[in-house]
Amino acid sequence: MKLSKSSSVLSVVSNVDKHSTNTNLTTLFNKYVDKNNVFSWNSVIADLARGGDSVEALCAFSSMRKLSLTPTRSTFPCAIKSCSALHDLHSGKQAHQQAFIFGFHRDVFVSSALIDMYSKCGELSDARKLFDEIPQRIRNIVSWTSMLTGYVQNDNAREALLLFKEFLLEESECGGASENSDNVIKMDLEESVIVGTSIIDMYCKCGQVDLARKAFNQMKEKNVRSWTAMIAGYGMHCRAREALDLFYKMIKAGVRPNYITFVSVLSACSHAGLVQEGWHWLNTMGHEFNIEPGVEHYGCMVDLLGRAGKLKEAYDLIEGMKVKADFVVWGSLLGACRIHKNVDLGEIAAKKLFELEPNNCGYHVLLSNIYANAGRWEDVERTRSLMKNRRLAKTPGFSLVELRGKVHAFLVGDKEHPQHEKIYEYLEELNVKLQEVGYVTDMTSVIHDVDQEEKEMTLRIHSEKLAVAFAIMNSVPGSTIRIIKNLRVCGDCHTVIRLISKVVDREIVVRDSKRFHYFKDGLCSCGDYW
DNA sequence: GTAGGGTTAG
Repeated sequence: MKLSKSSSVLSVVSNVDKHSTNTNLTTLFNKYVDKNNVFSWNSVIADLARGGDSVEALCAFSSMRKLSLTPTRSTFPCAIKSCSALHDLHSGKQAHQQAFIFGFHRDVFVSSALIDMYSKCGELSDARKLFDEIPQRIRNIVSWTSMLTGYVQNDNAREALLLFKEFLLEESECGGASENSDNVIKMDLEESVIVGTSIIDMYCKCGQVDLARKAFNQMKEKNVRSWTAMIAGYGMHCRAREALDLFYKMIKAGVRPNYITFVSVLSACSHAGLVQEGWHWLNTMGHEFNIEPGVEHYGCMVDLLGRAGKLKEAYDLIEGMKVKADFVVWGSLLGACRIHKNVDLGEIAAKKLFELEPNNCGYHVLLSNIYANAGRWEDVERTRSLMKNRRLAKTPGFSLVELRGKVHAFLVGDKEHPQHEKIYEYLEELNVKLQEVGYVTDMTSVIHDVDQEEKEMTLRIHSEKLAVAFAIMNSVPGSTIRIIKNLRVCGDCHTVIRLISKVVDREIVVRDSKRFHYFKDGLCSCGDYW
């Protein structure tokens, strides 16, 4: 029995007893023969939920209810957990209602499970309401973690950190810290692997890949996820050689790579243009490691071939795939068509993307850029009016830079920042210096058909340039500048920042939406390959 | 019986 994630399980299982052919369920029924015993049902539901058979777990829950057995408090956490796993809000609400009817909704296990369920279904305010309703004396580490994770998984890091501070405060008030006066938390081995892996990931995503490696080396116990996090970290920093070296080391150490490990390996290859290496792993992962390439692996391979300019090969790969191409696959091809200025394949990819993701404005912008680059202004206009008709707004680019513990944000063409006049003046100064070292404005990222001067103005105010100028003006000479940008850095900004690093003799690290660029002495770690 | 780490396109 396979259901799509969005379908509501509890409402479609009314005939489960007649139609269920599921072997797991049948086996479990045979194992727990007493159908009239609620504890038998609890065990069945728990076993299925723990084993990841969420649909079956909910079927069992539903069957049990139809026998008019009265659920106990332990019936609900597993049933609700299954709703979480399926992101099935409808069934989750039904389970919530029933827990309420039987008076178990105040149980801390039930409320923690409900917080998780509402969060996973994107209903954060409902989750928070439940969290706030848990009396302090019974609120435990799992309730806190469920709520924290809810914020994190819904991209609300700010709320997560605020809540974490609240947690620390409550801990110290309740004497949690006095028992651990050294603030030492005792972890078991499994917990330490989870924390270690998170630390690796955190350092990698903050641009400190060497600190990540240090943490990795210090971990006594590692598992496949720890290795994969480190491999992926090298990949996003364009250090493909180290990513692959670590991958070989991992195999040698007897750790079996999994599906995601291969995504990370192929992604590392694509950031460095290692076409041969990429083909090798795509072709051998199936028979050597028993992991058949899935849509994510093809996505990386299309990206790899596309960036390397092998657009036809990339397109042929998509056409020959056993799995259905998704938006990542077509998005990779479209991105490659922008880099290598291929209008025809770009149109094919865009057409697919408009079907798959009709509300994503990014693809319209990309296609429009491809047209602009080819001087096809009528097509540019057509694409832009299509966007307008569908009320799709271009995502505004912004950049963040941290200075003495405070984060400064810049929008495209920002005129809000208190120092914006000085910043623009300084950018003018820099521009003169850049032209002295041979810089010519790159126009390919401008989608409007306007005169030369206006084009240059449009480019000059991209948020990353503002952030870089601001950071240079306000930081100690020689210190490293770190920028975070929400979109990909454009070709012109990449060139400008590269040259700025030479002119002002600064290291500049830019993390764009997916990866890192290290600018130093007029060069970038990506070797201008991205 | 509840929670917690790694991946791909723009």
